[in-house]
Amino acid sequence: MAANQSAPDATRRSERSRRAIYDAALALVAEVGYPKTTIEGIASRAGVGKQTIYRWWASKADVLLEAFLDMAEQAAHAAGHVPHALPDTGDLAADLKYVLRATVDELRDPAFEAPSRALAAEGVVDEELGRRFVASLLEPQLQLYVDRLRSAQDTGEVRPDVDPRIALELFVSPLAQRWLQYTGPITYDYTDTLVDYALYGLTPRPPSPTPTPTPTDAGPASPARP
Amino acid sequence: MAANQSAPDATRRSERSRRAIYDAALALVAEVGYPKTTIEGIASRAGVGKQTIYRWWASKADVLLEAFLDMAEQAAHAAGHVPHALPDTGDLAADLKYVLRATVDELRDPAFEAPSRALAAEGVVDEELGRRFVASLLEPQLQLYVDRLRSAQDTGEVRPDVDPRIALELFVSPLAQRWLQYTGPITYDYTDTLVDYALYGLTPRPPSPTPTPTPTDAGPASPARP
Amino acid sequence: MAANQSAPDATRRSERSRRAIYDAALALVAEVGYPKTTIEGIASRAGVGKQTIYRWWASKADVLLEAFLDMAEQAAHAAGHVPHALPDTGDLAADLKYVLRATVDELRDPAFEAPSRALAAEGVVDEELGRRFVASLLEPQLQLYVDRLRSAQDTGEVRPDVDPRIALELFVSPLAQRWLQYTGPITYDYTDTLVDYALYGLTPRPPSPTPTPTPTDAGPASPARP
Amino acid sequence: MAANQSAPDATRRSERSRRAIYDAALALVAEVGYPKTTIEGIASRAGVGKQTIYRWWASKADVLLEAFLDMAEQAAHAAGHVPHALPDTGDLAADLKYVLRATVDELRDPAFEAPSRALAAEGVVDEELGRRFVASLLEPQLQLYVDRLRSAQDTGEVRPDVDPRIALELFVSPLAQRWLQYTGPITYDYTDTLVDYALYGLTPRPPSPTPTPTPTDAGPASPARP
DNA sequence: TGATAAACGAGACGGTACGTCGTGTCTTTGT
DNA sequence: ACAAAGACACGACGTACCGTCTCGTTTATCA
Repeated sequence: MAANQSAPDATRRSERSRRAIYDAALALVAEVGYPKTTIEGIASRAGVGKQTIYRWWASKADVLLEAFLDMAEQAAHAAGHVPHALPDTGDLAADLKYVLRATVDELRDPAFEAPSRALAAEGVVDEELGRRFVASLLEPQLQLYVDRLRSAQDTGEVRPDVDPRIALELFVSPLAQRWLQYTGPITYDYTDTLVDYALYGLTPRPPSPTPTPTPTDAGPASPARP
Repeated sequence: MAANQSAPDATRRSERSRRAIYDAALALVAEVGYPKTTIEGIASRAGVGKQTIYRWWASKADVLLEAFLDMAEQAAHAAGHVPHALPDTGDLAADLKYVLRATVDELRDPAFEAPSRALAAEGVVDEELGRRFVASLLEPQLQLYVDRLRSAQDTGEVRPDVDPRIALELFVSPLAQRWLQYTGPITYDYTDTLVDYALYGLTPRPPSPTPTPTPTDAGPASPARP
Repeated sequence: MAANQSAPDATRRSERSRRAIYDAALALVAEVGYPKTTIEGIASRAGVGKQTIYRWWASKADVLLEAFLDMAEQAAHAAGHVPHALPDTGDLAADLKYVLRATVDELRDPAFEAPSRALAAEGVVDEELGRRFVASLLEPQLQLYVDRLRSAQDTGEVRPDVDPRIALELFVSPLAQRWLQYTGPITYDYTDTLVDYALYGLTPRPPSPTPTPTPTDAGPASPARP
Repeated sequence: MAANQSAPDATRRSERSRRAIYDAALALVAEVGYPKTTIEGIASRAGVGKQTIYRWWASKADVLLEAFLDMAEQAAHAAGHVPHALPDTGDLAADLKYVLRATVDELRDPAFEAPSRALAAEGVVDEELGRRFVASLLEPQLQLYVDRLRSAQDTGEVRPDVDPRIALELFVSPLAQRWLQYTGPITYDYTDTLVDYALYGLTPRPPSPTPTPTPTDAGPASPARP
C-alpha cells in the first residue's frame, strides 16, 4: 500500500501540466497513432519535462487511459452531465435500436476512434490495463443495458430467468467485435437486426396471437420511433 | 505479400531460415510477450541475420501472423487434416454448445493465447493487418458456423429469413469480446447460456404444444445433457 | 607462390571484367571518395558479380592499387611510352625545378588526386599495402632523381660523397608532405626555393672566386622579382 | 567544434564519460588498429551510451583527434609542462640532430604510433581533419624549428635570406615521409645526414679557411663530434 | 514575508532496438 | 569452370526512445 519510491506530493501537483499532458497525448495519438506516440513526444508537445510524466504515470498506456477518461468527463460536463440511463419508452426493441445506432455513430467518430482503439489494443495484451479500461469505461456503459433489461423484465418484455448481464452481450458484443476486428461492416441495419435476432431468437416461433415483426424497419403496425 | 523494395527472388529463399524464424517468433512471444519480442531477438534466436527477416517480412506483426498461420497448418496436418465442418447431429443447440466448449478450451491454451492475443491487438490498431488476420484465420472458422446454420435452416430448426453470417455473431462475438477485453469469465456454462439465449431469444414465448427448454441448466423435466 | 584457397585459373580470367572493374573503381573513388566506394558498388557498376572481385583481389585497396597501376600504364602507352629519365641539360638546378614544377601540376590534377590520396592514406595505415604502393609507383619515380644526381656527381655539380637516394628527399619530401598533410601551399615558387636551399644549403658560403647564385631565380645582377 | 544539431549544453557534460571515451579510443586503436576500432566498441569499452559519443563528436576521427590532443596535454602536464623551445647550444647542427634523434625515438614508440598513423591517414583523405591535425599538433612543433632557425640567423649560422618555415622542411619532411610512406628506414644516421645535407647543401664548396665537415661520419681530419 | 522544500523544465546519461548498409561466403543458374 | 546474380550470417552504422539522474528555476506552503 505504501509509496513505492518517494511518494510525490499530490497536493503540489501542477494542474496546468496535467491538462497539457492529456491534450498532447490525445492529439498525438490522433495524429500519428499510438505506437508512434512517445513519452518524449508528449512531454515536448506539452512543454513539460519527461520526469513530470514519469512521476505521475506508470506507462504510456496509463497516460492515455487517464486522458481518455478525462476527455469523457469533459464531454459529459459539456453535454449537461452524463446520461444515467438508457431511454425507456416501454418498447425495448426500439430503445435498444436507438441506443445502438448512437453507438454506431460514436464508433465512427474519428476523434474518438484513434485513442480508444489504442487503449483497446493495449488492453488486449496487457491484462491489468485491459481490466482497468473495462472497469472505468466499458462496464459503466454496459450497466445501463442491464438496468434497461431489468426494467423490461418487470414489464414482462423479457423472460425473468434471463441474466441481463449476459443478455446484453447478444447485441453489444457483435458490434464490438466488428469494430475491434474489422469482421464486418457497421451499419444501422446491422444493429437493428442484432436486436431483433437477440430478442426473438433464431428458431421459429409457434403460431401465436400477436406475431412479432422481425427485420430492419419494423412492420406497418408499429408506432413511429422518435 | 513479398516484395517491398527490389523484389527478392523467392525461389532462392532458405526454407531452413523461414522455419527457424517462425519457431523463434512463436517461442519468444510465448516467453516474454509480444512487446518485448524484438526483431533482433527473433533473428538471434533463429540463428539468422536481421536482414533475412527484413527481406521477407514488413513488420514484427507480419512475421507473427505468418508464423501463426504456419503453426495452424502444421497442427492441421498433424491432426489428420483440418475439420471442414462442424458436427451435425441434427440437434443444433447441442452441436453449437459442443463446438463453443472446444473453443473455450482453445482460448485457454497458453501456447495459443500469447501469439493470438498479440495478433489480435495489433490488428485492432493496424487495419490492414487486422483484415488479413480475419481473412486468413477468423473468417474461415466462422464460415463453418454459417454452413451449420444453413443446414439447420434446411431442417427447419432455424427460421429461413435469418442471415446466418449475422446470427453466428450472437454466440461467437460475446465469447470473443470476453476473451479480448476481459469483460467477463469464460466458462462452459457461459457459452451454453449464450447458445440458448441466441436460439430462443430473450422475450417470452407464447405457450405452445412443444415448449422449448430455455435457460442454462435446463428445467426440471429435461434429461441430463452428456 | 602457392594457392590460398582453390587457386583460380588465371588463364580463364575474363579480361572484360578486369577492365570494367578498374574503370568502375577509379570512377567511384573520383566521384564519391574512397570510404564511400564499396566492393558492392564497384561490382554493380562494373556489371560484375561480387565474387569475381573477391576471387582476384584481396581488398578494396588492392583493387584500387592495381587499377591505379593500370591507369598509369595506359597513360604511358598513350603518351608514347614512359619517360625513362629526367631531363639532363647540364644545369642541375634548372632540371630539378622543371621536373618539380611538372609534379606540382600533376598533384593538382583532380583525376589523379582522389585515387592517389586514397591509396596513400591506406598505405599509411596498412604497411603491406604501403610498401607495395611505394615499390610499384613511388620508388621507380625516385630512381630517376637518383640517376640524375649521379650524373651531376659525374660532372662535379654535386659532391661525390653525397648519397643521392637521401639527397633527393631534400626537395621531394617537403613537396610530398605539403601535399599529403596540407602543411602548406604548393606553388612553383615553393619548389624552386626547395631546390635552391637543397643544393646550396642554409649556411652562408665563404666569399669565393666563382660565387654560386643563391636564392630562387636570380644571379647577383638580376633585378628584383615582384 | 561542438554543436552539430541542436547544440548540447556543454556545461552539463560528463567529465567522467569524456575521459573514459578518450582512454577507450586510444586503447582500441592501439590494440586492434584504426579501421577495426568502432564507435560501438569505444562506447562499450568506455561504459558509455553510443549517443554520448555522437552527441559530442562528429566522427570516429574526431574522437581520436581530441583524444590524442588530450593525451599530449596530459603528457605535457606530467613532464612539468611543455617544452617551449628547442635546445640552443649555439651549435645549430648539433641541436637539430639531437632533436631529430628524439623524434626518431618518438616515431618508433608503439603507444604513439597507432593513433598518430590513424590520424595522419584520415587527414590525408579528409582535408578538414587534416588541417585541424596540422594546426593543433604539427604546426606548433614546427614553429619551434622556425624559432631555432631564426636564432641561428641572428648568430650568422644561417643565411638571413632563408625562409625558416621552408628551411625546416629540408630535414623534417624527409623523416615524415619515410615514416608515413615506408619509403626508407628511420635511423639516427639518417637524420644526422639530413641535417648535414640541409645545412651545407649538395654542391661542392669552394676551398675556404674553415672548411665545414660534410657527411654522416665526418672526414678523417675532423675532430670527433660529441 | 522570507525560508525551504517540492515539483517543475530541461536535457545528459547508459542502454536497447531500430532499420539500413556493407562485408565476405556460399549456392544457384546460365553459359 | 568462370561468371552474374543474389541470399545469407554477421556486424557496424547513426537514430530514436527508454527510464534514470542531475541540474537550476519556479511555486507555495509554513516559520
